[in-house]
Amino acid sequence: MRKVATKPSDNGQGDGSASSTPKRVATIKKVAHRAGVSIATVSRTFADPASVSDELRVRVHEAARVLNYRASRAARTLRVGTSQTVGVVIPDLQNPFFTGVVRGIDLVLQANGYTLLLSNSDEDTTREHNILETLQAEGVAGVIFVPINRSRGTYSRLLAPPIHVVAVDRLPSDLDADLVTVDNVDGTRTGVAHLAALEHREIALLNGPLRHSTAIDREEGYRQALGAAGLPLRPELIYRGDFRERGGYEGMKAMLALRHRPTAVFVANNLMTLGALRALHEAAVKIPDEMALVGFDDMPWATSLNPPLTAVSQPSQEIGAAAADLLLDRMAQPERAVRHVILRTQLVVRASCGASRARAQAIQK
Amino acid sequence: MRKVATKPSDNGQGDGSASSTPKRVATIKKVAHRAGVSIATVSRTFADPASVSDELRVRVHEAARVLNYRASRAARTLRVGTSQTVGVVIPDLQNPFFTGVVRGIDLVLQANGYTLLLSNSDEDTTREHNILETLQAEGVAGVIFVPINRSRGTYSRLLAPPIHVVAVDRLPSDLDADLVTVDNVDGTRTGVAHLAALEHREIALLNGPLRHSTAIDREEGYRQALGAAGLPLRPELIYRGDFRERGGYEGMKAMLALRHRPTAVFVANNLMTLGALRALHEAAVKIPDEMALVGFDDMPWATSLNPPLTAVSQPSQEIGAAAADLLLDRMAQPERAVRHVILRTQLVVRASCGASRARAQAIQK
DNA sequence: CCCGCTGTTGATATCGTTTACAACGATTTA
DNA sequence: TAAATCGTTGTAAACGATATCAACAGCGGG
Repeated sequence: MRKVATKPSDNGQGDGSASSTPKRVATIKKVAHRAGVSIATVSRTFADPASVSDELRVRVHEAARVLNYRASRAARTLRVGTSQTVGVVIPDLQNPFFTGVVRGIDLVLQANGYTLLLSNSDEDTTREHNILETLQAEGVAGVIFVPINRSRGTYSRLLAPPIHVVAVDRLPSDLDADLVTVDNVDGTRTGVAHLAALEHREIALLNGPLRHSTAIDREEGYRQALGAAGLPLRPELIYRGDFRERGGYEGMKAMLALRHRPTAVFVANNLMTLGALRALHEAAVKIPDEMALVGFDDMPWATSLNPPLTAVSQPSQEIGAAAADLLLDRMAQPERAVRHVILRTQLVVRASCGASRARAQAIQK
Repeated sequence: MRKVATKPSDNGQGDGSASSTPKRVATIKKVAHRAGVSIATVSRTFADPASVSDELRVRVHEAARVLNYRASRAARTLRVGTSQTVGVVIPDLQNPFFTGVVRGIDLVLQANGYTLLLSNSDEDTTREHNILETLQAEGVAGVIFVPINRSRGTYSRLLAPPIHVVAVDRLPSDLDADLVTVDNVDGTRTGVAHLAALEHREIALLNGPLRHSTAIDREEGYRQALGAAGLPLRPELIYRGDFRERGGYEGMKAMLALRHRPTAVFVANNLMTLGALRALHEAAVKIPDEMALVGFDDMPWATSLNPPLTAVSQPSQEIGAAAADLLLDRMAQPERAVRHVILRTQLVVRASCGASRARAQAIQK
């Protein structure tokens, strides 16, 4: 199963003493000594360059360069009490939506000199709890997280000041924190309305568990769209599974097993869409002719599908960037009122909804 | 901590200003005071419980519990010189292969009490350089990274002792470090041989840039498979783009534009496969009848494609786990010889290669 | 009675920074 | 001319943990 190749230890590179030398990292004291100044001057050279004379500044820079000096973050953190790191906790590292969010966070925070401490809670309450404890011990300046919302009371205890918090995607159950979401009601309404406009009268919803605010909102959007189109709400057309691939697969199978099959399905999440597609292919159901499909979340692979997927696109990267901005704001002004940023979704029409087919028919008439 | 806007020197006496809430994080000193012992005893209680008497141990634990005490990682790091964090650098946070690797790393390292500092180098040399500098300053115990291999000399300077290093997926250009890869030659050879066995005589390769060792190895595997099947190597059937979606799209378009089109294509990377698929759908080319397809990297969406994708699967999570194991080993035994762990790939046959069609024909005969 | 153990505890130096404060010469102000 | 200001520098005290060392009691053996 696993091949292990052991290369002969080739110490030939360079002098043998190089490897045995305990080569300690350069400290501020060594730089000060080499530049012939006090350590305070070295510190000031980097923290407030204007306050030190030109001559000493160049001497310090030169010494720092030669010694390959980097200030110890640990010492700085200990001294000033707050570190330059931000904890990020997402429930699924493999979900492109969340990684898109992380990317947006990373871009903004890295530009502001912060380092990311990323963790994967895996939708597991215990893991989430442990992670938040670790982040607290690590002395992070702030936390951006997608809450799981299962156990009450932990958020308010672990995410207390001086740690600043921003929630993403879901409303945290226990905490009055800044929040970035997308308008889930509107996004779903638009997607379902699109299907209704294409003459579908039996539109199903494959949804996630209602413990997530996103699931609640998306179901609300579904209801509103149905109502606006004058369509009846058939309870058997609503499926609630988990937000994973399996949920979509099971849900679609349930719909296909119905005596009175829907002609269109709205899937409330990207992983579920994958499962729904698999179920459709297994049953050899033609998309969109026998079943039209619209999914929540646009993904890199959406255009490579056959047919390409019509999707309600969430700007994941911008969501992350907004969350990071919110956090930076709050760290600058801790007393500021709590804010909720709600970004808009966008319906990206491709082929899986049958829009092109419908248009073709309309032209024929 | 006086992180609040009280700028005037409040000299940190602590309990002096009784007005506001006790939002200070509990320190070892407070625990010691509350338990009526010295700070040394508190430290020992957690570091070496056996060395402290039963009575004091319970007193300390009780005090720690009440005060919600968590030892400051920064202080510990400063004192002992090495932190409990490991830096992880990957070139693309949105690529499921790399996130799978991270997941494997996370599982192992978190179980061993380490925290992950994850960064995204974005295949950008400058970013990679900055990230490694940050990790150095952060005092990480080790680094697990996917090297970009562009600028010479930075790895050996930034990843010097006492930082331990493990490379993943690609051979670092400048550094003699532990490494975990997959057998890329063998994986590609198997995939291409599969196509050859299905009677394809014109098999193209959509590859990445040869600066990556993975691209070199995969091209070698392609050559070997062709040679073993007695097929000529037509240079125009080898395309070398980037390892991204665009590369696959351009490459497939180039193949489709050929006067003498190949009947099968091996795509050397998951993102490129996405692009190749998009090109095929746009040109309305039937898979596998007009073009058979096998891709490197199996992905969550592979089974949801139409037709499902035949792929050479890399055990991404195990790769990450192996890398983490290697790092833990090395931190325990720094003088150990450098090791390369090479994991096996697995060919997952689905429909895009035309295997089922070929089998059906064979039965007809 | 002294010596050397063992088991438990406290006092304290230390890690590398930041920062309040003092020191100092040079200049400006009263 | 004395005093106040300014710009620049050094001194030293934190920050919170760990680890070394000494102190001390209790105890058995010589």
